[in-house]
Amino acid sequence: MGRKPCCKNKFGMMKKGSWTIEEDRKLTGIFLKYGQCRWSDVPKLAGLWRCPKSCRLRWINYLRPDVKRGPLSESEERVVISLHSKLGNKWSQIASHLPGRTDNEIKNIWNTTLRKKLIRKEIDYQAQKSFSISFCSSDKKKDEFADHQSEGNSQSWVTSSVHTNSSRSSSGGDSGLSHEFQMEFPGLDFDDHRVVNHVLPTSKRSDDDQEILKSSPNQSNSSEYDKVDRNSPESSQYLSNVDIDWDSFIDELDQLIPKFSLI
DNA sequence: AACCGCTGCAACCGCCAATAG
DNA sequence: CCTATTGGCGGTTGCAGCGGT
Repeated sequence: MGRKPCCKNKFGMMKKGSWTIEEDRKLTGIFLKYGQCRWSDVPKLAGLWRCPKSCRLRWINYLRPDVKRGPLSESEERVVISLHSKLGNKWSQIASHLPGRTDNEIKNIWNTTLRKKLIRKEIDYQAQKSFSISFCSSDKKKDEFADHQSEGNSQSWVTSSVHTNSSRSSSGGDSGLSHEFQMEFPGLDFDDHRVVNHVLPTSKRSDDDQEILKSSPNQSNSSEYDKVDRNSPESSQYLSNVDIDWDSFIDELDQLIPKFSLI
């Protein structure tokens, strides 16, 4: 489509474009008759003027009996997002975790629906981040913190806040954040080392963060985040404090400031 | 009704690794 | 070991359908 053809036979061009019902029937017939065979033989056996790659793609992405069609379920979306964060654009590997889904389908869904959803969430997050920073300086925050403290979840709330402000890949290091939070929350010990060592995963540390760790020789150089066995039940609470759940966080802030509305 | 822009998706392309000869 | 072939993967394109004006 719009590019030079990749396949020719001795008579000239192979057929391109959308597959017809008749072509689908011929291709399916080959698999019913012979089972899996060499893709290079398929067009000839099926009597199709298509290149082997085209046949393979049509079979894998559309005709294969176990192909699941339709939109992704919520759980499937979560799996895709989670795996993409770990694997990147390894669509075939991601698809292998979703029975009936193809790499092409996952790729399409990611490039259309999911990426937009995440961009929207990022916008939400940036708005939240700006709000959070200005919020730090208000007296009202101290009151809200006191409420959280009395409910016994102040550490979690502050850790979330620190992590929010520490997710700064685009804005560079800011070792003043711990100071800012310590000033705001005098009841908690949040020096730079603790912020870096206990909150930031190793992969998110900047050079400045590494220097902070070096300056505290008695401390391990690996993050508590990285030490957690994520499969253990005990880890879920810890990780929930570190891997911020945006929906919960936004809900939390919505409760704090009812007038604050998200984009 | 006609046009236009947007979206979703099927299909193509080039590249690369594995395998065969 | 070298070369050709094959299969698989990820990026990209173009079309069809839909909604808004």
